[in-house]
Amino acid sequence: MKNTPHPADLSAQIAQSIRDAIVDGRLLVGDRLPSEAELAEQFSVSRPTVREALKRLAAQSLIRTQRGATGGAFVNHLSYAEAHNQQITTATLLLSMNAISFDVACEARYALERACAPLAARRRTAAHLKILHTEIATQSQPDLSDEAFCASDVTFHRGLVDAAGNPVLSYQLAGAVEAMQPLMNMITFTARSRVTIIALHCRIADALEGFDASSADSALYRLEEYTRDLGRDLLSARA
Amino acid sequence: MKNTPHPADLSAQIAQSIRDAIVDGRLLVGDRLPSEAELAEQFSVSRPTVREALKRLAAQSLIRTQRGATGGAFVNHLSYAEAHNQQITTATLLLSMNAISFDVACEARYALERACAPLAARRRTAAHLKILHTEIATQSQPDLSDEAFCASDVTFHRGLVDAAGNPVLSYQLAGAVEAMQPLMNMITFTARSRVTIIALHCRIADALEGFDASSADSALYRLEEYTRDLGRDLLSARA
DNA sequence: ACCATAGAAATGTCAGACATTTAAATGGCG
DNA sequence: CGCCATTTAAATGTCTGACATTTCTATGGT
Repeated sequence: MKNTPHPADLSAQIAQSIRDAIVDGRLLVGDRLPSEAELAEQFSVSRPTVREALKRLAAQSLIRTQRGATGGAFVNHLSYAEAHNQQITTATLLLSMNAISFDVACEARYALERACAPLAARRRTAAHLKILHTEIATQSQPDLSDEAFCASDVTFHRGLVDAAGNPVLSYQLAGAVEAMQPLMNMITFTARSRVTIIALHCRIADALEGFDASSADSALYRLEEYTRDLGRDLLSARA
Repeated sequence: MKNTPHPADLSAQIAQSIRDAIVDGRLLVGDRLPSEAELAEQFSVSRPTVREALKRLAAQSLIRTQRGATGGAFVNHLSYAEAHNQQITTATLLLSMNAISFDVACEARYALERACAPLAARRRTAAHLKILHTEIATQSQPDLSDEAFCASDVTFHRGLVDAAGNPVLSYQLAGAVEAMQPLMNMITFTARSRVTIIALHCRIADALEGFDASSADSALYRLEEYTRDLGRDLLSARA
């Protein structure tokens, strides 16, 4: 796919070589890599070069290192939490660097959320409902800052996603929702708009409580419309 | 969120410090970072330590480096393609390392795909339809290997996602779909199952051609059911 | 005015040393 | 014999200094 007219750095080559070994299973989770000195000899490079390669892999959570006698670099078990963090970092930067319009981001976010609404309506537990109601209560506090309101909003929607009971979906979506928070934070939430949003959150929570997928979907649709209206107002107010 | 009982490596701290500067806008796309020697002095560490930090950031595509007189480390413009690649790497490893059941992965994938089907039905262009029909033709070749069939399947579904005309959605979903390919590759596609899948692909393409969102959705639902049946057969055949 | 060449600045790489952490081997003592 | 403190070894973490390589810039000659 990508030519290497100027062959990449040695550390990048070595990192790729080890990455390949992990991806196609020659190195399994928990396996210990050779020591830095051994790797340096194997690849015929110096130890600092090997270290740079290892740091690259560590940055992707592919390996973890331990110091001490039985230490070394180990193939990491990539947890949902770690994958999730990487997803957020990448998605946040992608959004902030590519002049994504509020509309496009909003559309993507709610399309994804509506995708898991039917599952959530089927599988939600009492614990999930409790989270939603707690956040609704938080959002109803009149002296809440805009940032705190947004943060609670993220938690609410993450609760909705988690209610779908599919960790793969949660990982994908929570990243998308959280990455949008900086964009959402630009909005000033008036008292009136908060009331509208909270009312829709209530409709969503009620729909889930009643296992009513279509009602949850329509509430999400209304919330999407309303959020995009707020974004439009923000833009026109600036002009 | 995460305690640091043993403070992290210096290189990790420095990487985080620079990452923060990029994320909250103190460093903008295209900006040049100070030279390695200057960074070393600023952070009171040695050059190799700074270099390890920079390699971490490079591994996340946050920066790119150039050699030569006007060279240095520059804040990278994170393109969709780069973000997409990272997404695939992470998602693939996550799926391979966490014993994700075929059912869960399948459910997530089709939930996401169905999320963009309505958008695709509204916005698909002739170019999108052409991609879908091309892949259907490829899949109809009787002497196609299972791997090639899967690859064409991925391209087909990616075309479907792209037809939604939302780059954020494309980035999120294409990663999820491609990450599932290794799981799909375990399936042996009999001639009969191929016929069924291709028929459903045709229904999807026709639905998009006719701007018929609900028909596309039901076809996707059937395809999900069928795919999960194939996965179940695979498991039972092993027992 | 143009081209070749030398210089400067930056990253890329290497070698060797020392510091620190950690677990295991060792030894003494009850 | 068994338990605890100590030593030892192996590994990563960090530093210093040097040299190689790449690439732009400025200088100089024709």
